[in-house]
Amino acid sequence: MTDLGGFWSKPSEVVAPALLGWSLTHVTADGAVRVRLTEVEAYAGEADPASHAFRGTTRRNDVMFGAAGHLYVYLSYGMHWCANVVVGREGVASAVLLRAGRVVEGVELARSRRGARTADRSLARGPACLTQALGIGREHDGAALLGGTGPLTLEYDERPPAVSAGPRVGVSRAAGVPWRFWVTGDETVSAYKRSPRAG
DNA sequence: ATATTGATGCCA
DNA sequence: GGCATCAATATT
Repeated sequence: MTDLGGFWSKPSEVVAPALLGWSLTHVTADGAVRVRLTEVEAYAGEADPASHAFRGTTRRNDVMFGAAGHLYVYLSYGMHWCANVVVGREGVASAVLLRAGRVVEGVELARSRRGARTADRSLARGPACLTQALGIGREHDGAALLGGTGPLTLEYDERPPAVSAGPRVGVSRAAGVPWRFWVTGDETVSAYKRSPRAG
């Protein structure tokens, strides 16, 4: 992994759209699953009321304040794991939520994790589906993605044909900030749902 | 539309 | 300690 001129230390809303077309691979004893990202959201930490880090550092969001290129995993609604890539400078909380992707390797392994009747396009369609398909859980919180030393690897795959931007999903505050980015027209992008509180 | 599910954070 | 909140999904 090259440095790309401080790419990872840039603000999350700059890194987020550039991550589309990258892939995240998880290698386990069962094999490898690789997901090419098709949908992400940027979260900016203390300046962003929608961010977990809005109120400063806590035990849960600790890794958001850490070095870029690590995984921040949290439990959503008491049942789903969601994964973020930490970006920005150390000490500044910012992260990119991985919302959806296309399984490009290990489709059958991913299907065994998601259920035998799951259609290909739905294997990693939605943030919790994506972590399920990859087999990511709390044990991966804080895992390094760029060193090539652990089971998880984030790498450049291919540039998407076109990228769209819009408001983030399910966010009640700052609902007008267009920090959701997705590959235009891709069938693996999750259905848009505005927050019920967004007015 | 609604049930599910549990860690977290804030107030006491 | 107790209670409201939550970057969601699956099912009706």
